[in-house]
Amino acid sequence: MEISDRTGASIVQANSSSTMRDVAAYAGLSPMTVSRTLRGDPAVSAENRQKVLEAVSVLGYRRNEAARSLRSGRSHGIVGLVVTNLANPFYSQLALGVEQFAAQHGQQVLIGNTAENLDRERELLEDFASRRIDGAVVVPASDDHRHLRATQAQGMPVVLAGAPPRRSSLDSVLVDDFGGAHELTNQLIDAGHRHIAFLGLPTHLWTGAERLRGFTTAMAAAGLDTPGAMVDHHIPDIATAQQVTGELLDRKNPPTAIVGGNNRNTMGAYRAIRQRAADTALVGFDDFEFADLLDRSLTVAAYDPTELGSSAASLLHDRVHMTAPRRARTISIPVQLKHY
Amino acid sequence: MEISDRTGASIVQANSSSTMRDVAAYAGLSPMTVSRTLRGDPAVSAENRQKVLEAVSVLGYRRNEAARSLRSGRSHGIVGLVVTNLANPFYSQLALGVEQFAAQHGQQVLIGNTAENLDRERELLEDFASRRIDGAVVVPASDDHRHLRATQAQGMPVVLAGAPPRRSSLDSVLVDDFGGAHELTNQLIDAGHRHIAFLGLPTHLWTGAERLRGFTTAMAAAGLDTPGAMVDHHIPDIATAQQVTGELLDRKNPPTAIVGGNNRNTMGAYRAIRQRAADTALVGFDDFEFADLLDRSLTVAAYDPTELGSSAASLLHDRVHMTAPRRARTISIPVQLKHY
DNA sequence: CTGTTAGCGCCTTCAA
DNA sequence: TTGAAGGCGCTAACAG
Repeated sequence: MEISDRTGASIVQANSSSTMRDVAAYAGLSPMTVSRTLRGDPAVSAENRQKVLEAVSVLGYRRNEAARSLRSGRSHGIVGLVVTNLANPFYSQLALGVEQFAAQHGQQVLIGNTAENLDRERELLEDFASRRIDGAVVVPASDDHRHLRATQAQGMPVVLAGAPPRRSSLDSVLVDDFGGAHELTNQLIDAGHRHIAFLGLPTHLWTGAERLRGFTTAMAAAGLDTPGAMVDHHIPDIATAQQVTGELLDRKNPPTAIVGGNNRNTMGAYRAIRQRAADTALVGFDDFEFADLLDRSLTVAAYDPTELGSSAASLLHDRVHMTAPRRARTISIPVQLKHY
Repeated sequence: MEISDRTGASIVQANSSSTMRDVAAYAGLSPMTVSRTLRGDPAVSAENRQKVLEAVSVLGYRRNEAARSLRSGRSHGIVGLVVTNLANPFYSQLALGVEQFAAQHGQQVLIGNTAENLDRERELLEDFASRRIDGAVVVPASDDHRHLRATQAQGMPVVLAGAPPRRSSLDSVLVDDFGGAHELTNQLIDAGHRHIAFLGLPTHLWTGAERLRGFTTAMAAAGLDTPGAMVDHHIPDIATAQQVTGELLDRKNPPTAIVGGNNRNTMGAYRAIRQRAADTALVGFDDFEFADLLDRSLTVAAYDPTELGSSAASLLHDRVHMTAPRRARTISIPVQLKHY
């Protein structure tokens, strides 16, 4: 009686809100046989399997993942991704890497943007945890990782992307920021430059600190000075980079070469150099589209953000499926110079 | 007895796998009071509310969303987003728009990338539906929308972004591709150009067809010809656009101006023009970063992809929360010319 | 204001 | 190979 009500008697309409009971009733079998068939359990006769599949097809039935994961305890294939700025091509490529890995493993990606706001980051992780997702890849908004550590301790693994763990032992994927900046600087030194300026990033973030260290280390190794007047690391945007470079170039003793700490700073420097028709040499961290269209040569330290994402997803996958406790791992993404 | 087992007696350890029963036991109350407190139901005494909140805090308890949505039938704030290429800044900005709207409404975003593969698009929608999410914003990979219509018919609303519905009545957000191309072309005509080439997109996609129509309509209105030799719409990438433009410019009677159908085509055209040091005028659809750094003036038809995303999310939100059936709606995103 | 009962859709366990 | 019973964590509906 009830069953015929639920299936709507002969009214066969595709509807995603039908249940296994409906499918079972339509096929004249028990819900368990439907469940087994849909899980690919071999302990179902070919005949019944056929009946089930047809009923599923006719009714447009889709198994309810919420109920599934509730009963089985496990999450069913959702990984979280928290980035600081999705509109930045760097992070969207990283997101693509995570998505590609996830897709290959039958997982979906739940994405959140923090706009570098730590509270929002905490909020997102809280929410992710309440959805019992498998784990999350996080590009941290700050070097405060306490909530990330806590989240992992409560059973939801966290992998850091682009920053090393602080006071915690989380898996992480890092870029060789030091090596890249070191190589960029060495190229200028090898070309004979002695008076080199550096347009850096805020050094309270690991990336900024490492790139600065790469620069100063290379300079020191060549016996060159890095006076404070030639190093800046409070540059928020392209316009500021342009202005700072302008001031450098307008000095009595301007630098003959400039290292951009990221592509925004490099672009700002390029504008200032071009504006003055100076022949200052320019190199910079991060590749960018159309770098080859500029009207002078440029060397950039490039790496693949998509690889960063897929590596992070891979570490996360390993940790989610590990059987025994495992120590934190770190993967380093190589950086190579590209000459335009 | 069982309860004291579950709470681990006096062993109070933060653990996201604790349940309302555990919280209730710790607070000496019933699970219902915990549930009511956590939902913000006013029918809880201040005293008990306090007890509950403290127990939650001590136990590190987090409500299980899967169980919640299973019981209440409704999904709890997940919207899907399907794009064709997340690495394209255009779509990542669109994604940001969706994310921002979702965040303001307490929702999360489940993202999927199709790489313009229709099967993958179908697969993603199947999966989304089985997770009973609220609905999805889709940038369609083709003009086959049957599965999208079916998905909406089965109770999961779909909003199209960047393409109008085909043989279906879905909500959609469109860009004024016709108007933008029309204006771009008119600017060249007003500047005295009579021999204008168009580097278009595949016309089986709505955007490609509309931009071509904008071009030909403007030309026709000025009494100008648009011979097939001056119109191309099989250009897959920048290199091809460069080659095609090169062939145009090397003719006996080359165009004096070119309209790029998107930023890739515009960039390819720019390279060919620059290579030949030609003074061909250039305009194009889509803004792009560093367009101002090119060594000649350029006009682009620009619009805000983030707005496209947030508008789509808004339409979806309305449809998810509508009470009575509502006709399909379309929002048009304005396009404006920017001169570099 | 608080608690009891029942069941969302599925899957684990056990019995046939 | 199949089915019946029971419960995952939560909350609607109904008592008190």
